[in-house]
Amino acid sequence: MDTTTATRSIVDALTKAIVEHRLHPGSKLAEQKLADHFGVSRTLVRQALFQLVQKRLIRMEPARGAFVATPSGEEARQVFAVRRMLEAEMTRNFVRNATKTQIQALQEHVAQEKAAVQRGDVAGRTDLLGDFHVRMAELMGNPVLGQILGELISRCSLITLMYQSDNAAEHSAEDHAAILKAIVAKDETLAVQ
Amino acid sequence: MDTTTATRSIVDALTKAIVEHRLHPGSKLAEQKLADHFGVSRTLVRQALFQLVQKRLIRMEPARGAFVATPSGEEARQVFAVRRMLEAEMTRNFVRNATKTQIQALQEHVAQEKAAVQRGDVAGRTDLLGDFHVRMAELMGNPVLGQILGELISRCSLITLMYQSDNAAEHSAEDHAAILKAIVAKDETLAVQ
DNA sequence: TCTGCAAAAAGTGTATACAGTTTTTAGCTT
DNA sequence: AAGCTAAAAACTGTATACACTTTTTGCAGA
Repeated sequence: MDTTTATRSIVDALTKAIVEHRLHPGSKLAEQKLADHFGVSRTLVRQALFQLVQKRLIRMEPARGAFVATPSGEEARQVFAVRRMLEAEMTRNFVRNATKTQIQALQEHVAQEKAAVQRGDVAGRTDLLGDFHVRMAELMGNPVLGQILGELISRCSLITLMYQSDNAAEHSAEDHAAILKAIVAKDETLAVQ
Repeated sequence: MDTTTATRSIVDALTKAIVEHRLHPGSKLAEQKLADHFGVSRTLVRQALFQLVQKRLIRMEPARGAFVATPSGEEARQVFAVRRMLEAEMTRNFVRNATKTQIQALQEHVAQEKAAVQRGDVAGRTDLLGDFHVRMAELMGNPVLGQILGELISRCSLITLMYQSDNAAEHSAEDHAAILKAIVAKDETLAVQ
């Protein structure tokens, strides 16, 4: 297994654990424990941890170790603001240029969201809700945007579970449906809203 | 020196070298050579390289090593599109909410840009031009946005020097001046443009 | 019982060692 | 001289070793 893949899989596993809050904000990530858990040496765990620092999902304190991030309310506000900005501007562009096929693809996505919400599939629901805008980015032929949004979203997930109850999820699904209606109607300002 | 600082300084040095194209796209980054150059072990160099991969400034090929990134034209287009989107939406918000003091701070920045361009200070000019929007983000009370923009900009720098001649720099300074005029006039659409 | 302190344990930060892979080199054949 | 092959060198990927720091533990004294 090449390095990229090895550390990558650790990064992914930890990211997932944090986003799904199996690892709580503030909890310690001991290197040897993780190494044992993943069956590798501390070297690889360390590389993974550094990448997670860059993704702002954990923080490292000198000589004290790594901890799941605990973003401040202020930072939370900012991260959400950026996400909103990016999504707003993207939606604007999408409304202008979207083809029927692309709109249809999004409609299908929303349908999946609704299904997940209705059958109480929490994990799937969270994934799908986050993916809504990522999917939109890809449909616009801009996976780079999709990836950046994805990073923002995982950061948001961590924040959400710190500051918000999760009952907002059903609303999101409705919101996405509303956005789509506005897109179909070519109503730019409404969709952005 | 704590780890964060040690690898960080390597990351910063390499980032600077790449953005200022003292390291050309495609060139190999041998770990031992870098380790010798920075006077540390390969371990730390490696950590730095992984962070640069995440910043998309280099790529790593399994068992073959690290190379300065050579983004495709398609990717370049996408990165620029994201940057434009973010800056557009930010400018929109700025126009709406900017105070006089904030506008003044930006005007000062543009003045500095002009000075750098006129005295032929290439390095300073590049820094300042990139910082224009970062500064705006900070003035809006959103350093998170500033940081994300900063990352996008360093990525753009690498791309620019691959695909563009650098004579566009003088235009940028003029553009920023024009944006500011529009902001003063509260002309949202013009500023965004 | 609580506080303070010293020894021990655990943990981080960096360097080095080693196995496996790729690249280079040198020699041999045609 | 050009091309092929095998040995050597260089390099990457991972684990381990070791110094130093922080945390925990255990115990003596108040």
